[in-house]
Amino acid sequence: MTPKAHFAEKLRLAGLRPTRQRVAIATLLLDGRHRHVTADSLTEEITTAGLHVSGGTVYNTLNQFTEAGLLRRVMVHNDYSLFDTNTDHHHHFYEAENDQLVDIPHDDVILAQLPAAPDGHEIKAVDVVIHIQSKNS
Amino acid sequence: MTPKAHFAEKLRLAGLRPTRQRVAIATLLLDGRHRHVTADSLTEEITTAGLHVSGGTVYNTLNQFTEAGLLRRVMVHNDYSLFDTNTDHHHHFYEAENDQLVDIPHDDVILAQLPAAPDGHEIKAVDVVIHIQSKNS
DNA sequence: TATCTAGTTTAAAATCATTCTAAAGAGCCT
DNA sequence: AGGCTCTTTAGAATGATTTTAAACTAGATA
Repeated sequence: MTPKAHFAEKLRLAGLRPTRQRVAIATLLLDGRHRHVTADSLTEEITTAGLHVSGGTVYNTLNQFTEAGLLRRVMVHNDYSLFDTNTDHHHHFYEAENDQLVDIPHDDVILAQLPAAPDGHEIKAVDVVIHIQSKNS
Repeated sequence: MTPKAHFAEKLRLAGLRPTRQRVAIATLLLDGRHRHVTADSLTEEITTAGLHVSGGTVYNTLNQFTEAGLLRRVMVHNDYSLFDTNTDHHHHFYEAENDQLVDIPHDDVILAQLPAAPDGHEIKAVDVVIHIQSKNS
């Protein structure tokens, strides 16, 4: 199976019509590498690859991929959105000084006790963000 | 001590000149009640109290109070900023459907193990956000 | 393969929270 | 009171993201 067909299939399974743009973005983002992208950094990457996808579509695609569970949105600030290509359950270090986000392996954080969800609700996800700063500051 | 003098003193201790606007906002927010506000909801509150503080000042004050440790910024989405009047260490439930944020008492979450901070860094804070959703959805 | 239609993409305009600006105002020290 | 600095103000500017309406395309059908 060609890579293109592979990603097209992946998109179809996610309920997304495999358009040229979505396949291009999937090829760049869903290759198994774990990283964090913004709409902006992704656009740059697309350009570097010699392609072009309009800004609106980059945003739409990022949102659709997230909705479909192919990406994970990470909340560390509200200047702009960060998307994590690692959808496995894991947590993050966040260094505000450099706006730097680093993955923490899942097993490095142990939540020994969680509260029960409020009545009529259930827990969907637990996000842990550990804010760090350089020692000499 | 009048309430006004009380908050003026509190601001002075925080290194903030107790202006009419800052005292007004402190009176509304720093009365010990625990709640979450946005620049918008705070402006509404100020208006309801029969006062007026310009938009820019509301934002500046919220940032200054946060900087001074009188408020805590909570990151749950990037549509707008949320400020928590509870600066004690505690975590949150977040229900995306209704953009609803609920405090979790500190002791209800037990982190049995945390990773070491990367070299040259130290842990400043640990934020846990438990995403919840209604069961019948 | 030609055709159709719903779903997509596009560039540009619109939105909206937040920040910036330059001028007017207010603490506070002497 | 005088004066210096910090604040506030209204409005303009910024910038990420969403919306728009028109042009396009994937995929189903004939």
